[in-house]
Amino acid sequence: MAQKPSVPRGTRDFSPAEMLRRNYIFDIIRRTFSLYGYLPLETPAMENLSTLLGKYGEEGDRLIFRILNSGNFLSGMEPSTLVGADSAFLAKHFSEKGLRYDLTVPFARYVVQHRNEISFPFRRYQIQPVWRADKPQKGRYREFFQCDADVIGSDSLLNEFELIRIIDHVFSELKINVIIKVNNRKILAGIAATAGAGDRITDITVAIDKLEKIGSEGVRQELLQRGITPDVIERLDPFLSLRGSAASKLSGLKREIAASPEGQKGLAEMEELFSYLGMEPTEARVELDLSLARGLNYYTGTIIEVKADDMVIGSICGGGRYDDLTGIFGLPGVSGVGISFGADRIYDVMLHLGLFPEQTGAATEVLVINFGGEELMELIKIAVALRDAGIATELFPDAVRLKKQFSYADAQNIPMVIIAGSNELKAGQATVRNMKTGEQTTMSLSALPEFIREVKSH
RNA sequence: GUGGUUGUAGCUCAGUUGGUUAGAGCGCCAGAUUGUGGAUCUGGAGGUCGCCGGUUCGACCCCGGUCUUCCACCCCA
Repeated sequence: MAQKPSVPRGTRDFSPAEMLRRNYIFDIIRRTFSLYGYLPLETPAMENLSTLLGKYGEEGDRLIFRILNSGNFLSGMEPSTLVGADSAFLAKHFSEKGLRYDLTVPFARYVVQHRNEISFPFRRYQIQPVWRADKPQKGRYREFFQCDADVIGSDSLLNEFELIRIIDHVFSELKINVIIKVNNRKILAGIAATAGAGDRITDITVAIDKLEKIGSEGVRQELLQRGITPDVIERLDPFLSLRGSAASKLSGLKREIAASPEGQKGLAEMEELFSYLGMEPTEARVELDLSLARGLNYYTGTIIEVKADDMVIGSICGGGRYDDLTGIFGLPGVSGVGISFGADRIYDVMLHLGLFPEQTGAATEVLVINFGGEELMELIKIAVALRDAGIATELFPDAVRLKKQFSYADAQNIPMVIIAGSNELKAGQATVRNMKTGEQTTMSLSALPEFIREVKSH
C-alpha cells in the first residue's frame, strides 16, 4: 500500500471494461459526425502559448497547463533579473508551450494556418483530450475528452439547425433524455442595451446564467455585486420572467427590445432557426432559454447547451457561433459555429442511469479449452477456423485444470466455451457449452463456425 | 485561486477516549469434485492503518506539513 504508484490528481486510467464503454460512446458520436459530412482532424497536445493565451479570458489563462522549456533556460539570464521577479515574468521566460485547453482554438489556428489548402465551408470533427489546471471534483477532471464538430466559413443558420440535429441524433442513440437549450448572444446584447447597460453585457450575462442555480433573487444580488445599478436591474426583470413557448417568448421580446438593432437581428436568427426545427422536429425538447449565457466569451450569435433530464450534473454538450475567432489569428470575417460533447460526463450519466448495453464492444465470444498434449495442434486449428469466420476467439494459453479455464470464461463474461479433448477429437467432433444456459451441444468440427454464428445471432 | 472534507486488506467499511500479535463482509487462492464456471462447506494468503516529520516511555489514534478524494465558491465539459 505504502509506495504504490499513482497518476496525477484529476487524471484517470481507463480499464478495459471502461474503455469498451467509452468507445461505445465515441463510436456513436463519430458515426453521427461523419453522417452529417464532418471530416476528422487531429492537432497536437501542445500548442504555442501565444496561440492559447488571451482566448479564454483571465480565468481561462490561469487554467492552462504550461510546459517548461527544455534545455538550460537559465543560460544568459542575469541572476539579478530573477531577484524579485514575479511569476508572470518567470513563466514567460521559462515556458513557451502549453497543453491545449479546448479543441476550438487549435482548430481556429489550423484554419488560419492552412487557409489556402481548405475549401470553405469547412466541416471538421475532432475527438481528443484537453487539459485544464482546475481543482478536480466529481465530473470535473484535469484531463478529459471533448468531441467537437465545427463548420467554419458559413453564416447560414442551417449549420446551427444541423448541429442541433446531430445533438438530438447522438443522445437518442445513447438513450439519454436531454433538454437542448438555445439562446442568442445578440438577444442578450439587445436586452442589456434596452436596460440601459449595453456596455455591461458580460457582467449581466454571467449573472443571468446562474438563474437556474440561485434563483431570481440570487441573480439580483449577483448583479448588484457586479455594480449594476438597481434601476437597470429593474428593467432587466421582465426578461427574466418571460415564460411560455419559444414563439411567445420571441414575440414578447420583439416589442421589448424594438429599439436595439442587434437584438432584433438576434431575434430574426432565432425565428429562422426555430422555423427549421418546426419543419423537422427533434426527439429532445429544444427550448429558448433567455438565461442561457455560457462563459466562453468568443460566442457572438447562437449559443447551445444540453442538460440531462434524469440526473443533476453540469452540461453534457455545448456550443455556439463565433464570428471573430480566426480574426485573432489574422483571418477576419470568417464565421464559425460548433458543438462539443463532454464524453466523460456523458459516461457518468450513462453509468448512473444504467444505460450501457450489456455487451459493449468486441469482447471475446468463444474460449477454446486447452487440453495440451497431442490435442493442442487440433485446438489451434479450431481457433484459426473460428477467427477466419469472424468470431472473436481465445485459446486458453495454459493446459491447466478445466475448473480454472471455466472460471476464467465466467469471469471474462465469455458466452461460449469449446471443449475438444481426446474423446471428441477422436470422432472429429467438439462440444460447445453455452455459459449462460449451461446447455452443451456436440457436433463435427466443420459445423462449429456456423453453429456459433447461429447462437450469436439470437 | 479561496474555504472545508476524506484516506484502515483487491473492494465496501468497522475499530481503539494513545498501551503487547489491527477486524468483518465481499473478492482472491487451495481443497471437498484428478474433463466443466456461477451454489455450499473447509482451510489459506493478503495491511510498516496515504506519505513525511513532531509530541510521548509508547502513535493507526494527538499536532504540523504534504499528497489524494469529495464538497461549496469561482469557472466549466
